[in-house]
Amino acid sequence: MPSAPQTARAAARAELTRAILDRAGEQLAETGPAALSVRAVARDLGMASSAVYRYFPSRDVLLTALLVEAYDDLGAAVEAGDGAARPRDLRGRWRGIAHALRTWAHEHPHRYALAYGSPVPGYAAPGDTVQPATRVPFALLGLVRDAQVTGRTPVQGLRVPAAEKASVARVSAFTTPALTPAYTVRALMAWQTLFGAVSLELFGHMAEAVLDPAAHYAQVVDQLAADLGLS
Amino acid sequence: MPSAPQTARAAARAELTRAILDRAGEQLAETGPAALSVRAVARDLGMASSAVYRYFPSRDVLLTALLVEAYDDLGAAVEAGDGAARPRDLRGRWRGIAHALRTWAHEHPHRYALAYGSPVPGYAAPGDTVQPATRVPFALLGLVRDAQVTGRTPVQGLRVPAAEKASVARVSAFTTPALTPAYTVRALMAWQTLFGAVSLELFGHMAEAVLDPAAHYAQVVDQLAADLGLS
DNA sequence: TGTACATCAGTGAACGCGCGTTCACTGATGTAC
DNA sequence: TGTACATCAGTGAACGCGCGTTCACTGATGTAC
Repeated sequence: MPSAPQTARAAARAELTRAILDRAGEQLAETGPAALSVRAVARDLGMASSAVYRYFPSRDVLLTALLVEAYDDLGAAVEAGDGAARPRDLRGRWRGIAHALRTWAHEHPHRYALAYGSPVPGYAAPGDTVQPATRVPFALLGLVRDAQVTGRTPVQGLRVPAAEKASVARVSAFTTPALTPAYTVRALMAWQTLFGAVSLELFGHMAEAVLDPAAHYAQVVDQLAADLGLS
Repeated sequence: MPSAPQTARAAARAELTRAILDRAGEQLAETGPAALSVRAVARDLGMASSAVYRYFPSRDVLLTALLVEAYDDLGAAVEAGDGAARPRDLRGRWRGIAHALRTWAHEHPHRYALAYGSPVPGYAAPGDTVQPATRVPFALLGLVRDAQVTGRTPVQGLRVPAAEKASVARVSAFTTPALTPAYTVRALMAWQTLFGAVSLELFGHMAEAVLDPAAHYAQVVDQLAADLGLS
């Protein structure tokens, strides 16, 4: 707790702000972001709907707060998964990251859908959401950089044409030292595969096909580790 | 045209059914599936909202029709992409499938979001949607089977433990002859990577990072072809 | 070919509901002297 | 320590809006004889 609220009023404000966010988060699970309702949140908290406007000036601001919180929460979980293995145990860190992502998504399916599902119509995420959204990709890039630094290489990396090198240059340059194009492409692919696997499972496209999604995900994660040259 | 409508009434009915579906599809693009409104569709077509109920008995049935149409439309596009290359040109067929998916998604972002984005809250897709939804995975599995039959193998395939073999057995057995576990896992991964790549791009998570999404996607597709042993 | 009847398409009013946001207000909490 | 004033939280009514669905109805289209 970096700064305790000085006054009773400030404490009450902090508490009610939390309660509104929590209740809105539950609403999300029941109705989806498009139907998130200020009035319903107020009703559930036993207050006048107009009172919520003392805390969030509009429905969109409330949605933004939920979105930022979701990105930060997932980012923290993934970073914790990364940090749970010894720094040199690259495959352990990769598994920690990948499984933290799936676990978090299953624990908070509505928050996951808010962040990574269809965009909410009529809502444009403001700049505040960009930074928290980068935590997951950054964890991944940090790991791949460590792999590269310790002399590993991606498996069976295709030649990367100049156009694609330029296209992903910004990603390559995010780490120090910069990633090779081949590693950048493999890292982006791994990122896409993880989110594809989690989204397809969570949104119900794998139920008919894969009987044990956890076992399957674990296999995918390990194969990706191999493709990234981590194992 | 397998069966021309016999009567003027039947012709009019077919025409208006189409008009409702088309207008509802445009609505989807403007407001998202959660806010799809029977009244708005009727208004745009210049008819009483109650008249729509002569064609679709409820909003959910209308949504289902849109969903089935989306799956079928995408399925047809992907099958066409598959068929555009010579049957033995496995990499060409793979590229055809993969790029048809991305192209279709970009041409119909709202239909893609309806099918592969967040589930619509309060709406459960009925059984009618299952069959059309299988067309894309089936095209992919058919291609991988052809690869296996002609003696190819996936690159750097990890050993597949018994639990995972059982988990994906239903997928493996979809083709004749059945796919090896290693090929089944690689096929599922390729499927997840494609949908992850398309979703992340379409839902705005790559804009900050990748400058030329088409070039990047092409590289991912080719790397997946290599991983599948197609090139 | 003509008539009687059945079917269907489309209307417009109504039911009952929920929404985001504003506004003037009351009463409690905090602050400066 | 006490008082005067400013700030803030919360209320309840209101505005203006849109929604899905039902129902009794009119008039056109189709069908059986």
